[in-house]
Amino acid sequence: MRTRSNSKQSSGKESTASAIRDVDSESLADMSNEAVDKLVRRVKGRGSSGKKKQDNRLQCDSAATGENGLKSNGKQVVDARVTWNDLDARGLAQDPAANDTTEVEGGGFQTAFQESDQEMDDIDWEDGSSSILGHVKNHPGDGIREVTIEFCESPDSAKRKPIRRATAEEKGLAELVHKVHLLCLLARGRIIDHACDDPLIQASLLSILPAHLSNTLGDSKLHAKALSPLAHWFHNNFHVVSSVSEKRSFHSALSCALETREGTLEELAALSVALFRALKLATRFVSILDAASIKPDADNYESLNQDTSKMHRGIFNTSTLMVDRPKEVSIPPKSPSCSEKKNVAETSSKASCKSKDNCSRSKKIQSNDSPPAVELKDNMVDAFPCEAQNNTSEECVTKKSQGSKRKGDLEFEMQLQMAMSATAVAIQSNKELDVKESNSNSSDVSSPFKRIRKNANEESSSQGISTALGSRKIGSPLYWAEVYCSGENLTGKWVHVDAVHDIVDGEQKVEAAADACKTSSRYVVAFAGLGAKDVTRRYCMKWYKIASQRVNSLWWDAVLAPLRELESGATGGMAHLEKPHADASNEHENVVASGLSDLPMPNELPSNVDLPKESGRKNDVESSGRNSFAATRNTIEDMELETRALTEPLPTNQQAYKNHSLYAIEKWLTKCQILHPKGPILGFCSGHPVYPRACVQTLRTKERWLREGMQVKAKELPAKVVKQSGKLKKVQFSEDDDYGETDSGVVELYGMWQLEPLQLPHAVNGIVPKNERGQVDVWSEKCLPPGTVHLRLPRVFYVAKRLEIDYAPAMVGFEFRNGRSVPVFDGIVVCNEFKDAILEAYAEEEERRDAEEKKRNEAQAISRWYQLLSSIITRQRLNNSYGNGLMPSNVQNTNNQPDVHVGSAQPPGHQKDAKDRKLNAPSMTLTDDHEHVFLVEDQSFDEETSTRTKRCHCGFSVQVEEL
DNA sequence: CTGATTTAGTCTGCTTTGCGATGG
DNA sequence: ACCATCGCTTTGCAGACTAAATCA
Repeated sequence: MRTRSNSKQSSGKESTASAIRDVDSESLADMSNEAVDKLVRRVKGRGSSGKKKQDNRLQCDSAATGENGLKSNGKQVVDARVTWNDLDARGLAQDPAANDTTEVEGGGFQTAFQESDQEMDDIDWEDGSSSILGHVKNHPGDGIREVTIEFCESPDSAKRKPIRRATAEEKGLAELVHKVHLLCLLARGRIIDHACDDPLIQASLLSILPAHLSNTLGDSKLHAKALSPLAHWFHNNFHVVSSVSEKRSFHSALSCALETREGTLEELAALSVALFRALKLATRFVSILDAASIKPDADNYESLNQDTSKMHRGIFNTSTLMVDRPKEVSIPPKSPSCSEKKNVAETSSKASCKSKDNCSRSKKIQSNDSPPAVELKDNMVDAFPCEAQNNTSEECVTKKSQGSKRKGDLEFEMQLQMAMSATAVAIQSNKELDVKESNSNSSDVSSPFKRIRKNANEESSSQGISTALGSRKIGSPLYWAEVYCSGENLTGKWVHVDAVHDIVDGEQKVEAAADACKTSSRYVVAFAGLGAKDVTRRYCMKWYKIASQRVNSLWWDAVLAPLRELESGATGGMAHLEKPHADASNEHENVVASGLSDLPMPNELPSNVDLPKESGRKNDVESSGRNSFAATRNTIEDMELETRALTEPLPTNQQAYKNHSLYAIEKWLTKCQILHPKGPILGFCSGHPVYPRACVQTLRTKERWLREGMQVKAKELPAKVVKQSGKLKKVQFSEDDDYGETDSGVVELYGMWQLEPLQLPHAVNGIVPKNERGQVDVWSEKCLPPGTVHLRLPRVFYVAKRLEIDYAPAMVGFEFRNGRSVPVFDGIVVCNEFKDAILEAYAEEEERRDAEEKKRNEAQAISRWYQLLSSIITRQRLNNSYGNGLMPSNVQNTNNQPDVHVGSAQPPGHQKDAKDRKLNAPSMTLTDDHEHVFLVEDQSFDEETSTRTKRCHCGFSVQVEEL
């Protein structure tokens, strides 16, 4: 690329652009325009991601520093560019579009793979500089007429240009998508939870569980420690594999996973839940609902931009990272993958490369990101060759034997998958159901170019999470179990058990691990008994970080409300009180118990399978006595979560206090907010005292409070005085000019504590108290003077006027019309005592009005009929007198002879038949000369519809509606 | 690298009580 | 001459909010 630029520059100097223009000026101009347009479009299309802007800046920088001897002279740089176009125009590169494609292919598929970052920048510069190209003019220098393109915009403005923010519509859409996604994930969670209750699966799990493990749980008080051996056993016996492409129900997938002892993270987590439930432990299936972002840009734009614009040049140098690992990816390129990633993933990647000595080791680290437990358990990996390679590619690394595709096929597959993942992001709203799986398998939609952050948390880094090198959300904890341990915490508590990763009671680690994998733990939901409960508080310590990413809590609570009931019923709640009804919430427990006890046990089952039978019975016995206990279990958990909500640690950064639900810093209050009372101080953040959010009061003007039906107490001084907006100031200044007062530019604000209920003057002697404009401002019912009533009826003022009752127009608000706000009136305000009289009179008046209107309408209708028929008659007369031979035959036929029905002056109703006949049955008159005669005795009259049917002896009939 | 601050762009909510021309 | 009706150009701006850029 660089050499091309150089040669272009030199050859450009030699070439005489004038000659080109002379020969082919049209095409050159066209081509230039086209090329510039195309590039501008491309740049515009790049969207607004930070990465992009960085690129653009780099481009500008490289232009400024002037690589290739173009010494920081914009013009020279541009010259090079233009002469290239000249060359192109001469056919060295057929057309501007061809430039693009050459660049893309060369840079993307081969060059980018081998060349350095610098050269990549070079390519970018070639692209980007055009985006800020302006008009074309002659270059004054060199005595050669060259085409020169100058910057008509400053680099700054060009840099800012791509910033585009989401519109309200996009935000709304994103929120909808988010909600739908959440619902789908909830549904998915319920499906999994239900599958975990399957008695066959539970029995099978028990059958393979060593006897000594099931016996360890005999204690009445269960401790978290007791679960460790189980988790350990599970971890050692079940292996995570990449997604199974087969489409099948989750239940059958679970069976399959059980049979093969390997499955997706989701399936294995479900199996662990089933195992615990089989052991009669109160167990929930817990999942992070990693829904699409509620903000429009977070996922969409980023992924879209990066996927679409970077795809062409970035696929192959990172494909091993990004794609859902076909089996033999990692076989040949060991060192290349290492060096390659150094380029791509920059420093952090380098660090991890360095830290690992042998290549196979580093390969393992890079090609995927193992969850913490996996790294911890490296030793065990050796012991169990195929296990603990939890993540997809890791698994694949070990399974080199599978298949052997040609490199081309492989690349094609990768490309296909990239395209599909990009598409999946683009139409996020359509992929809800698949998301969870894709997350669990490998959510590889994010760009590998994304700078990788180092682990935020030393805990996770010490455990060796490889921080989702080049991609995110891989290895993130998404599913686990919660087992209720009665022996914990005096009162008992739900204990986090991630058997897949062999972690017990690691609730504090979840957030860090998820963070490290760029998964937000916005929604952590526990499923049981087809119900669900939001337990995010247990796993999320920094609520303020996720609060804005969560959906409106009212909506979320409403969605979860029925599910919570089911859940609390299943994990031991009030629902047990109605046990005889066997409602849906505890039905599954019965199913489990009965299913297990009815299950014909194979002979080879270990002795421990007797346990469920017993405990099944015990469970039934217990359940009646468990009610009170179970109810408190839920309330205790609720209290625990609530306590966490109220005792969130103080954030360390100031901005977190801006919208924090618990704490506030005076600095971040808005103009209309104040601290009252100003205390207690809960702590300090960078020197600023932190107050409870409850101390923040909203201030309003007197007038504003009036609308709320409140008035400021006497002798209250404004709590805060702020400057008034310019527009108002002008108005007031003009009014106050004479006085020269200085206090006109301020607004006095009062707080809630300075108010009392509005006390308006009472209505006396049937007189409505009015304001200075002779009206009553009815912002709400509270604004009505005592003893008055608001009648919102149209034209009611007329009645009041007629009855000579005192009233005031009710102004209910303002609306903007013709550029100014005009008051909106709706009804009147009258004293209570006149209400009935007015309503009665109004009803009468309206009745009379309706009758009048009806009468008027009828009269109008008759008059219009008369006019119409008169005009027809006139027309006919004219035709008879002057229209012979000029009229179409069909009209002639009917009109030639004096028509007894129409021609004679008759009342409108009787004349209509002729018209109707003409309008309704033109074909009759068209075809023959027969003149219909409607005899009176052949007529019939329908009273209901007022329709008269007239019949001619020829069989023709016509219906006439009579008025 | 992180957090604070600045900058810039978008959205939302507040504002708040005609008037001249024309035709009947 | 008077009165009722019609149509007019249409907010426009401040501040909140958000995200990127920049600074420390």
